[in-house]
Amino acid sequence: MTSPVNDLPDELGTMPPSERGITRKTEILDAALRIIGRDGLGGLSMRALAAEAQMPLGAMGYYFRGKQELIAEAFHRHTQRETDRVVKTITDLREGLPSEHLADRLADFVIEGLGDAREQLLAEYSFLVESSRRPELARTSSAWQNSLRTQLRRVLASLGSQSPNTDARLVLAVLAGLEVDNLAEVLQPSQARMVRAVLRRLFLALDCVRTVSSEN
Amino acid sequence: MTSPVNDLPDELGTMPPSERGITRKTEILDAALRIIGRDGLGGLSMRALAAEAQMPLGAMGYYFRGKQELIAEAFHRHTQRETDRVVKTITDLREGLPSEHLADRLADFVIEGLGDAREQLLAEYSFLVESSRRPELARTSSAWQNSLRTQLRRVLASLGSQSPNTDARLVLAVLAGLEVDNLAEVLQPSQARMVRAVLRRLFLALDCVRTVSSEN
DNA sequence: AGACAAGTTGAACGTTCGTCCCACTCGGAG
DNA sequence: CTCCGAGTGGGACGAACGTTCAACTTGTCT
Repeated sequence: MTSPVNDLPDELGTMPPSERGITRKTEILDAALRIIGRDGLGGLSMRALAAEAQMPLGAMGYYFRGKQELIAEAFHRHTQRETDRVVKTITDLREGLPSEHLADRLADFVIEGLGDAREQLLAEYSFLVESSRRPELARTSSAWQNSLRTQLRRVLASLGSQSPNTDARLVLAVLAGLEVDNLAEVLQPSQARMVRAVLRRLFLALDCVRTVSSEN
Repeated sequence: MTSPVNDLPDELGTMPPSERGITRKTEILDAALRIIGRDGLGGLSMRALAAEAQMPLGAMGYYFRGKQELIAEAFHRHTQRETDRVVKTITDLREGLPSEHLADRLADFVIEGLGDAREQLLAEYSFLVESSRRPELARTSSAWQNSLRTQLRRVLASLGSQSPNTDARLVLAVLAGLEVDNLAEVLQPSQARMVRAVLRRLFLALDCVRTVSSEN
């Protein structure tokens, strides 16, 4: 009856849950993310989840109080994994680099999301739409976006941006918009080139503003 | 209010539907759009739809072959209504206008979508996510985006853009991204100001590129 | 008036859903 | 050894689901 494990950032002071319990719980969450990415939130049923995780149906009720809690925790886990990926990408290009390189790296990021990591991206937007109707998901969503913006603001500031906050929001909007506009259909090479062209165009324009206004 | 002609290919060789039949059908579709905007696609059930449209459950089965067909037609109707709204907005600012005005008009468009027309926007993104898994919806979705891009390309070309196609994609990406990034929470005045600032920043940068390169 | 098809309706079908429950396993502490 | 509670698993519950259907009403033409 009692909850078997606590939240993932577990306090070590109390009695730790068994290692197998945590493992099984995260396996369920990963299975949920696979289902949501493949079939959407509408395709996520407790039975389909049990089958995907190769566990009996009763285990779902044991590890999660209900479907809502499961979805919230799955979203939380998704943002954790994505944050790791973004941080790694950002730190790779931390030092002073031409903005063209940054544009191409961001294009790679979008293209990867629309290609190999397409299911994760679909899960992300499924969560996002759901967030607009459920405050607890909205908190996870805005925390995730704040994290992205903070990371990007630093990079843009080091590039010489005079309004790194606005620019970060602008760049993030372009990234999200490129994802959204290519979400419906599988990514063709021509559209991948277009993604690159749009981001190069954006950073060319931003560079231009910076250069001209610094001459004044 | 009611579309004069049924846009679907009339495969019924027997009889054209009566006027009342068309009216009721569109009433069902509008009720479906209200439900999807309020509760998402997951909240759309045949019974909830019948209640929202104030019709008996059997009528749903009479006017639509199944739930999938109903969703597809609702999406189609949504894009029709939105196309009308966009065309009207675009034609309002048809003639040569400062790009700052265009930025503010587009900001108004986004802010309106995130405010008063929030439910329609939520329905739109619900459809968009679903489009990634169902080809027939994807066709409607890409047709809608092509329409938007064509409209915007003309405006940007008249503003002196040298790459109106890329610029149109860039601007559309920013618009979609601003919507997505503010979808999770209700729009605060500070965020409305930020939307305006981001779009002004974008058009300032695009203007800058145009001006500088035309001096060469 | 009669007839026939389109339109309309409430009920019922079988399925699937989320949730709950209880018997069962099993390793470590008394 | 026994005991105990966390972990495990299968089944059953009521509710809600999409869909189907036969009976009924309405309007129109002969």
